[in-house]
Amino acid sequence: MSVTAIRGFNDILPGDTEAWRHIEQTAWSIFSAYGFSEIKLPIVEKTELFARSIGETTDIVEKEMYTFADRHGDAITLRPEGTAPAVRAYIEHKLYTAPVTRLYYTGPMFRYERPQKGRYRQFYQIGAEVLGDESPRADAETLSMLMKFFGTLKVKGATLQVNSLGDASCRPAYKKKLYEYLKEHSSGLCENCLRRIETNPLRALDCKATGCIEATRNAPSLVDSLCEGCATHFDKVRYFLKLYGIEPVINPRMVRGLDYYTRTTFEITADTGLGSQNAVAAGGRYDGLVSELGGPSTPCFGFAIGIERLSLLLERSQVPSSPLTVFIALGIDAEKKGVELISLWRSSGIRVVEDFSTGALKTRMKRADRLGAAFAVILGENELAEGVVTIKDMKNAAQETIAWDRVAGIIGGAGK
RNA sequence: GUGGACGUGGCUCAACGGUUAGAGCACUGGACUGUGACUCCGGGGGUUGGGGGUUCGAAUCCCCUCGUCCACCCCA
Repeated sequence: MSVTAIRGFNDILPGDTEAWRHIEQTAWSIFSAYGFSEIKLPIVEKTELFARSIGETTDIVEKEMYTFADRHGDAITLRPEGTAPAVRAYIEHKLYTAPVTRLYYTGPMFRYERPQKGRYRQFYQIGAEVLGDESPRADAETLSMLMKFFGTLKVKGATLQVNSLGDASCRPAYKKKLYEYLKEHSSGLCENCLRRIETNPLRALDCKATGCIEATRNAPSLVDSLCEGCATHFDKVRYFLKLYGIEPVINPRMVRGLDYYTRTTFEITADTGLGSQNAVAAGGRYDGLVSELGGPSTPCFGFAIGIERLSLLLERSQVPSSPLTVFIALGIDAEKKGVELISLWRSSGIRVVEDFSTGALKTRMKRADRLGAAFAVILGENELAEGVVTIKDMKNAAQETIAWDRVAGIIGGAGK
């Protein structure tokens, strides 16, 4: 066996890249209409950045990071998510001098997990962050932007689940309440959750083990334990979502896997046919992260979209594609003229390749067909003499003779 | 990280432990020297994922390993 790609690291091949491009372009045009600007971030960061922001006891930091020593012995990590680097850049470049900063980015993330369909070790996200806005309207508007994005891509069955995790003034108290409850009702808990009681009791709430679901059925509810500020914030987020015509599912048991979230958290699921890999976007508010990483106290809201999962949802028919034209020259004079004509057509936006082979026209037509040509353009001696070209529509076999300067118009017009 | 299913030409899949591992599609040459998709005839292409073992004999049974997929875990 020759050298292959590393497990969990995939090539995205032509045929799939069109859908990816469509997704990224759609995101770009919608996000930019909402005032977001793109930021390009490094793929590798100091390990410490992720350990401090995501949380030492999270699965990501405990067992999923690609961490190496570089040549100087410093611990560096392939980014497992985009928010921490974005926040790091925000602080490092003092972007907080602006009243609000809206950033988006796209690129690969890395997590050492067992690969499955829709879940890879290198996977791609589109992320967006609103930094410096505490208003619940920021949450709601950003969510509505996301829903609009999914709507534009015609994603079926996109549903929004939201929850509030509280903040520094109410979560610790709730955590304690839950901790005590779990201590008393620990009998049915799975092994994992028994450990979580100490490390991160909230996670027991969204454990899928039946014993844990039983045991936590009557556990104190997070939503009921929110402090005044968090409760109103959550109410307002829901109110404004309704204003945008969005009816979210309130899921008080949804707990995110990253420690920095406060108040609003959410997840958008769609019918991916992937079972547990049905989350195509998720995120929430992280009002404490910027200050924890050394910046000024800055309330933020952000999310990430999983491109692989999303691309599985797109029907091929709705991914725009531009038709390919294959040019066939018959004879050396036609070849010469072709050089000039093709360049002209390309300049007017026609996608054209020349078939450089020299066999029988039959064979070359067959090659054109296999190249996926929408049109074959033939320039032979006859055409050359008359200043025309023969255009064949490969779909319906219709064929006509067209003057050179009209070719781009005909093909370009038929393209859409 | 745990449990399971599966790896056979480029693709989809056949082949009871028993000749030279087959078929369809794809590829290629011809019928057909300016017209693809349809038809007909011919041709090439395999270390049966890799390694080891059992056996007179292994694609088939056993072990290891790599990979894909599924469930769990977790997440995008």
